Amino acid sequence: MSRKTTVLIVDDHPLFREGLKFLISRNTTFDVVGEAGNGREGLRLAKKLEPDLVIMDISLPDRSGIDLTRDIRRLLPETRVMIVSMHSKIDYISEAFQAGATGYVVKESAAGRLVQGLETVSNGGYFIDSSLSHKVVKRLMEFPEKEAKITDAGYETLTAREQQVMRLLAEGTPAKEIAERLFISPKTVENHRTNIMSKLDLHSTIELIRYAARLGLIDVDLWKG
Amino acid sequence: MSRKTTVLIVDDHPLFREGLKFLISRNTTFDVVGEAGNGREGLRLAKKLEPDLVIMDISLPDRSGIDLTRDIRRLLPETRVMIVSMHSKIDYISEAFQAGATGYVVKESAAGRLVQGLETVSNGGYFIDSSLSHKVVKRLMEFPEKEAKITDAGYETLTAREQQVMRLLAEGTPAKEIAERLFISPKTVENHRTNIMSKLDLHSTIELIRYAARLGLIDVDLWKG
DNA sequence: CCATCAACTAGGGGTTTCCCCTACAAAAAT
DNA sequence: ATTTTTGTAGGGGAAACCCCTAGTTGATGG
Repeated sequence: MSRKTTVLIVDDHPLFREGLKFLISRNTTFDVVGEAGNGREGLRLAKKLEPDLVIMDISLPDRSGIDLTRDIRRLLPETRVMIVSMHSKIDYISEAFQAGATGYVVKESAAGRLVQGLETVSNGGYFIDSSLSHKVVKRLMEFPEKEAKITDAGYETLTAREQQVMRLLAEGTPAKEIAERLFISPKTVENHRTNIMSKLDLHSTIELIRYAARLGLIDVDLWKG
Repeated sequence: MSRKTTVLIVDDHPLFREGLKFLISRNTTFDVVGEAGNGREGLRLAKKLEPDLVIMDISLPDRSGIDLTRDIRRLLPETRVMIVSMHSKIDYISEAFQAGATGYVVKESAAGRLVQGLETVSNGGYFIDSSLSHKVVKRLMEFPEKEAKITDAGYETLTAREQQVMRLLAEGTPAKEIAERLFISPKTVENHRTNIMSKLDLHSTIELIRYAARLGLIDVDLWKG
């Protein structure tokens, strides 16, 4: 590394900033070039100094550090942001990364870990505090299994054309429109539907949607967005 | 740190193990105390050596490195496992952490990053390769907002009776059956439905189901079971 | 080579459900 | 006291659902 990594600290507690500066000073690769006690000043200094790294508190007096992160990342895509926060809620972490942060540590964590995280982040990596990672991992684990394989006994018995029609039906496409899209008669579409429902033992539109949802044929989760 | 971090390498490619050993040897804090080319041998050595850290490949000749990770973590809770894999699919990453791994890097990543990860993991932290982290963050962001509260602007405007009918409709209950349950005419039920759809600006059954699903009025996830 | 079968196509004709309209009595709000 | 809201009910058209027949194609098999 030819040059030191320039660091901007944004935190409303002067004492915390001092501690941070002392901590960082022990590592010769970092150079604290500025500090700010609120969001407005933070953004101003970021624009002026264009630091390699911003150490950001979430709760600032005038605005959210997450919002500020979003602005800084938009203005300075090369600048990495490490969130240092008291909050350990997973939603904050999600939001922070969503806003463009690439690191997140809690204030209670050990000093060494923060420095390690700063190194990781300044090298372009993501860093998640170990005391948080169980939450992250938990959420990763909780994440619904994607691509629940489309291998239902009944669905397999459908012909290719029938499956094609089925997908469109499940999405709520009217028969008439399906007919237009596939260049066939609406009546043929209805025949396909009849055959599909017969083969799968379904008796109404909603049952068909249920079936399709179970198979992951349609992405029900999209509805929740 | 009073003692070196002992490392066990489990990977079926001898050449890769050699490269890894060389890489690690340049860092004085690590000491490779054993290596294994398959899962069985890996488990045996782990039990015997009780290493601080295991570097684990996912694709082993006899079993999955993720399964092996699970076993090792169960036997030796103090031992950290770093996955080093060719696979970068998010599901693998989820599974790996679920199995008890605390680090995950891809084989294509830079050497320095691996060492950095090993340090993080051996210190009790979690490490996710930066080339992977965008996937992780993406998944974190995709994570569905929990319990989207049942207070949609439109739904509130429905009368009690209408909400009652709405729930039944959303469950796919035919109008006729709803009428029987509520001791009213099927035609009245249809009127309620019409009013509901009008108020909520819905224009088909599937839209009504979508709406209900979004509100959590019906538990779509139940369909998946 | 021809028979057969499965798949895709199209339609007839009926019942049921969906969707929009009007309408009226009772309750509630103004 | 009058207007609005709510719950009730039905008419009518469109779409969905369900039972058929039937022609064309392409693959399979005797």
